[in-house]
Amino acid sequence: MADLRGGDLSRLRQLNSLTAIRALRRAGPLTLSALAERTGLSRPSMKEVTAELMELGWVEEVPPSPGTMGRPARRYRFRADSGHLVGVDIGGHNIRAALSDLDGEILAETRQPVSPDDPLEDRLAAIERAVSGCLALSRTTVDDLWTVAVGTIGVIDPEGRVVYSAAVPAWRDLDLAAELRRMFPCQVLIENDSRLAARAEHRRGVAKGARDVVFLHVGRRMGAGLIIGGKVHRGFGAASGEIVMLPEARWFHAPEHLNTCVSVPDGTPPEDAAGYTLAAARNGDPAALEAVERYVDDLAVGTAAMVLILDPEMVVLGGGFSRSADVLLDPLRRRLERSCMRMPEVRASTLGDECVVVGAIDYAVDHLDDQLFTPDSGPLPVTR
Amino acid sequence: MADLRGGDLSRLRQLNSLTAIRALRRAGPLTLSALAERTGLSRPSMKEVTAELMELGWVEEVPPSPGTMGRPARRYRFRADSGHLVGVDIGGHNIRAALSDLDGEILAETRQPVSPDDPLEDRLAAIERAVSGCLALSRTTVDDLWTVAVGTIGVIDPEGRVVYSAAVPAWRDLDLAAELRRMFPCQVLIENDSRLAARAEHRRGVAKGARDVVFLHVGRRMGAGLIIGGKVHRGFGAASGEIVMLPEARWFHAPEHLNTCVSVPDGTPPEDAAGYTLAAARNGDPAALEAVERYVDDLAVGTAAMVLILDPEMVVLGGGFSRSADVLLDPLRRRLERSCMRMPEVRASTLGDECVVVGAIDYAVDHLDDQLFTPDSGPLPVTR
DNA sequence: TCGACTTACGAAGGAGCCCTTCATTACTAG
DNA sequence: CTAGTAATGAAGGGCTCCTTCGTAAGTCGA
Repeated sequence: MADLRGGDLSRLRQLNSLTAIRALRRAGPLTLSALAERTGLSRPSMKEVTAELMELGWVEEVPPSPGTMGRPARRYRFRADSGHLVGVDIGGHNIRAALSDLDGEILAETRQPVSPDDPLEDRLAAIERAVSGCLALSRTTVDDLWTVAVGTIGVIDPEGRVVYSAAVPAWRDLDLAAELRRMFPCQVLIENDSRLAARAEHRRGVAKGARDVVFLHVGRRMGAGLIIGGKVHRGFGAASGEIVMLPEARWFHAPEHLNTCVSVPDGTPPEDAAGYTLAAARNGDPAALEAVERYVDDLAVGTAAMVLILDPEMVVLGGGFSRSADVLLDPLRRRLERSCMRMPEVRASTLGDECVVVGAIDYAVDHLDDQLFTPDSGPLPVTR
Repeated sequence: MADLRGGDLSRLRQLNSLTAIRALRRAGPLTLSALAERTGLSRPSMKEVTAELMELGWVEEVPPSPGTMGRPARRYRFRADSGHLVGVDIGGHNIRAALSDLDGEILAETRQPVSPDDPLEDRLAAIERAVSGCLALSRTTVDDLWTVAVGTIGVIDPEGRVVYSAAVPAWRDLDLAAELRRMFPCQVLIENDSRLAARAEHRRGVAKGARDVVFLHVGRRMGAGLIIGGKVHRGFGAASGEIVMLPEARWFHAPEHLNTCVSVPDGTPPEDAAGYTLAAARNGDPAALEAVERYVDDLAVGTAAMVLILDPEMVVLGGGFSRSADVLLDPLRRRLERSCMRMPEVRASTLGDECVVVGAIDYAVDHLDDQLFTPDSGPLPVTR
């Protein structure tokens, strides 16, 4: 709770530097006066702060904006291009990668199809291909990368080792962090994909600004990500959100209702069955509608558990099936209304399939922020 | 997430004052040097801070401790006696009250038996009697009270209105905060009892210092309190922890296994039946042991849901039945080991029946801290 | 009882950070 | 070209913190 460390003058300056960087990251190029006003500091102080940040390479000057009254003010911006971040979504059937600048602005994206049964080497090679594709698209090199953040299904321990993965056999017990560190000469972060998706939805999606959010990551596999107190909740062993493991919560087998619907034509590849059922339900197919009902019945049990336990502001339906949110949302709301103490908002994800990659980028950005913004290590690191 | 306000010199001083108060509250009387060391400030600076705090009445000098080498250092302490706090536990069958100083040190306690069927006026009168009993015991008056914090079963909305109460019929839809404010001319706080118990266990009980804790409030009624990120989690509508409302979690009817055990002699008052069963189980009575098994089976389902969702560091078994933790803990651990991804520590409450009152006191202390320690309102208020 | 030792006190001087103020500079509008 | 506007840069002052040093008030041992 309490750190008992008092403040120093230099800490004050640090704090103000960080505040300035934040303001610049948030609002693009700013003049000294604008910065001063936003941060509440005086202009001369702001000037010193800015000079220091320029010295350190975090901030650079841009040409003044023309056409204004009076003497043109110098403008400064955060050097988002002094490095790059990569986010990777390692799914069962696809590996997606995205490259962004230090502000999280996405500059390139790629996708590599894989199969759940691929041997380990093939998967790792696909990751490398996906990332180098991004690098090529944006004409950067691997040396420009500051951070690679990876999201994957399964439970990842705090050190980046895969503890459990039902979906990808080759994944189990893999020291994924070590493999990736071998691949990329920069910081590597690993996180559960549902938590990344929740993060993305909270930073730039439908749950922006909400304090407590339950994110349902529904697709061929089920998962959940929690935002509590405005922060992603990982849990003590990084295993939060695994309600799917509890039989009574009825999540594990829930997708089968969609897969085994009689409306699905014979010969449909198994990975497309659920999508077919959902589409059929949208068109009013009675058997499909009934399958969706049964699916939502199950989905609602685990969801109600989370809602009753956490009393969140909002429940976000995301993941592969959220494309069919129009079919799922209303039944889900009806079920939840029956069991919940206080009904939360129930909304569909706005990021869709991208949510995990985007969340990985956001994770990298946040991690960078943490490094910048809690510099117990002393002054800001020099970049250039 | 980010407040974009830069720091001022005065803010630095404020921060240091607050740090000093914290250190004093935590570690009792301290000398200037000790304070300086703890806070990282220099002694001269600490001296100025202390002088200011004495001026404002927050801190006072105590006689130096004798028998030390060198010149005796002046010692200072937080003036915990400049006001008093009251905690109240409104249960179905008992109303407990405790009075403490501003540090949360308990000075007096009282108890008033009530019945769940008592009319509203009787209950409110009992509350008043319990509190004035404390005041009399500690020779204080109601004017000395800074805060009254109340814990009660049921769901309380953020404004202090009782939304739902299965246990106490007269409680429903009551504006409890308003009633209590009429009774006590000071700040009144209302909170769910399970959350208060969790708070107590986290501040001074078995879960001290843990970051994420699931507190099981088991007794004739079931409840849960969550500590997430070192803070009590209330939820958006102050309705967190209500897993008991979910039939699939099997909490609601769980205590019946203990009440209906065949070993309980006829004529045992219903409120003592569970206690009898637990005692019999401790003595090896087979029917009682079986009832306990069934009880724990149910208890474990809801608990596993919370553990899987949150991945806490620790599960604390508290509430009335925690007196029989020796009978319950091992079976509970065995059940949880089967269903949990990562097994948390499972421990018994150390505060027992007192946990809610104590938690109420702690809530009042924390609330005071918040007022002191986030003084956006400006300088510290003067006391005296 | 007295000196040596230990530890805290209090005052002085200095550095860092922020603020306000004001003359100066650069650009636009007419 | 002049008036008006708005940013710039430098000077001066206040607050908070730090280090340093001589002084004060105890304990310990002879």
